Amino acid sequence: MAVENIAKALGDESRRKIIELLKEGELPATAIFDQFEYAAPTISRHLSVLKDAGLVSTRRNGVFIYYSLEKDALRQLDEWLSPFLPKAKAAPKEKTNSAPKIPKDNPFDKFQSEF
Amino acid sequence: MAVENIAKALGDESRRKIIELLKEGELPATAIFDQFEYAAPTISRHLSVLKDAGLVSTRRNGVFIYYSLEKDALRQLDEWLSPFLPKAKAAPKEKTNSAPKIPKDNPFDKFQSEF
DNA sequence: GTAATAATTAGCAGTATTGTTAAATATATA
DNA sequence: TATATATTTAACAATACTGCTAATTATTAC
Repeated sequence: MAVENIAKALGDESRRKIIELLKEGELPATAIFDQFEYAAPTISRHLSVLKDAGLVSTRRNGVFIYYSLEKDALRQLDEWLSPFLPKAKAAPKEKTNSAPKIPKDNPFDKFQSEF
Repeated sequence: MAVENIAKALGDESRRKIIELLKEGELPATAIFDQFEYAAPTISRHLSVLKDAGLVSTRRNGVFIYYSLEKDALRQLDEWLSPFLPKAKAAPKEKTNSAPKIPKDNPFDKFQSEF
């Protein structure tokens, strides 16, 4: 699934809470419903958004439908993020005032101000 | 800023593209506008969403307003993700009210099916 | 002062999202 | 078959989002 859909799905508090509930393992929809004040159909639709984004999968066991986390989707988002993040968190941000570095052939060079 | 706002801000293709444009360094708004087919005010509002989410910051230099990436915001999202991902290079961030720790006498245990 | 450029804000329309309740579907069991 | 439970789908209202154009603000140069 696209990173966009994954990020968008995570941009809702209820859906992030669902993801956290599923961290320890699969749960039937009912158990998830019970953790919210919202009506069941509301959460059901949140679950379907998560499923469409590839963040959860389902299996039926009798009358229950178990939801579980698809960590690969979270990993995809993490992989989109990682190129932006310095290797280790070893170097704490040092409030740099230095000019941002731009590659030599950067088409935006002309915009780099001189201070 | 909240992880929710960060995720929500990244859940839009134009905004993710802006983030990628800023990866190499700061850019004035005009340079960003030029990379899109959308009208400048549209992109301007996207920039303000990113700024509200803490993903970018600005500085004025003359008539230009330079936007730059705030990697700390991306790192916050990354830290929310890390505990879900196996090879956790996770920060030992143990911030209390984040993920609902499910205790050993897990109230959901009864939902764990036997296969 | 006026003019030019950079950027944001205001107001509006179309669409998407999120919540609701009621109805429908699927399964298990008496 | 009928009934009960689990879950989703349908239909709807309220709100949020995204795009546009036009107007406004900020800065620089003349």
